[in-house]
Amino acid sequence: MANTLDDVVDGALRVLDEYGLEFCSMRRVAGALGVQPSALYHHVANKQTLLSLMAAHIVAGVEVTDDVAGSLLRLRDAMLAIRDGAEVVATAAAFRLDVSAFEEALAERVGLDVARTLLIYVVGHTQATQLHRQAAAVGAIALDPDLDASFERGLAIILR
Amino acid sequence: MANTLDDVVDGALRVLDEYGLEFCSMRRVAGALGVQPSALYHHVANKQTLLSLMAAHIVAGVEVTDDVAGSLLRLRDAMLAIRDGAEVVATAAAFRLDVSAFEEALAERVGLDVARTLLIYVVGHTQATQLHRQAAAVGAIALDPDLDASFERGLAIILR
DNA sequence: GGGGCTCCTGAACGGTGTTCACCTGAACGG
DNA sequence: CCGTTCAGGTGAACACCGTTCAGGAGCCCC
Repeated sequence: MANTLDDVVDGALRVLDEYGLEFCSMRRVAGALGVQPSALYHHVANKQTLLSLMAAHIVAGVEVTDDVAGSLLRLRDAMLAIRDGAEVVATAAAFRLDVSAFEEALAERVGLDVARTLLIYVVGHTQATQLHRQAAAVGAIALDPDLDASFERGLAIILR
Repeated sequence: MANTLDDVVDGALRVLDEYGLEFCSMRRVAGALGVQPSALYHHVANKQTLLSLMAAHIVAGVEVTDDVAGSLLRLRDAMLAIRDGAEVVATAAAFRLDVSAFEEALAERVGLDVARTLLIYVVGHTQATQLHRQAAAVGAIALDPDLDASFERGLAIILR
């Protein structure tokens, strides 16, 4: 019955995926766990911390292999797999901290400067992609079918 | 006496620079203009629109010349010149719209794919830089003196 | 002098993150 | 078996937030 920190993060990710970042409030997360909002503060110091943990959970499990481009495609997929995932990862000040393991592994293969440039690009492009797709889904704009290819061309430019 | 749209955007930018994005509320902007919060909605449909206008104002005036790297350094400086400027530019969905003039001018010189890659990188790196500097200013972390050089190395990697 | 327009007021609505004193129930050592 | 400890949760409150809405001034123009 008692919730653990993992339960809270999982619940928050479910709320995120269902309602989007804008409506991912502490109250809603608490509601999804059948608990009062104040109970969350037993597991987490504040909302920002929760968001960082969510970001870490999103990028966790993506492993860096010698296929650098492939690894970055998987990172992109992991962020696209959950609603507003890229924004959460980008926003979390943790961007620096959570992805640091990823950055390190990447740096071993391509050097630190290229690794950093790649990560900034991947997160930025994926965030723009997710935003664009959401706007298209609402009918605000026409869906650009070139997004995936565009991503890979940018990757190729940096890896050149 | 009567405020214009420009007054509102200017006031909002002053509040942003003084208090940061987190505390740049409609109520505070209204207060800075000596006006009720509801008065703002005469000039602007909602807060998101105001943020887009602020982003546009931040990047306006940065012109693209044949010195591509220099142009991007100026873009970076323009965002760094105001507190949380990079985040405002990055967040504004307008990123696509406001910077489109910049992107076009850039694309004429380096091609569309490189231009897009560059813009994502410049905004992303600058955002990380601004976040890092703010954390360092508060004493949360040690200031990395390599940020400016790191930016230029990343630029060189893409422009290679 | 009346109509229309711009700008603004003041109050309200339904949210938000966060804090606080207090309660519950299970685990554990004496 | 009792007392303590402690993680987890309650419920109310605080100080905000973005946004809406009916209405009221002041001005220009016909």
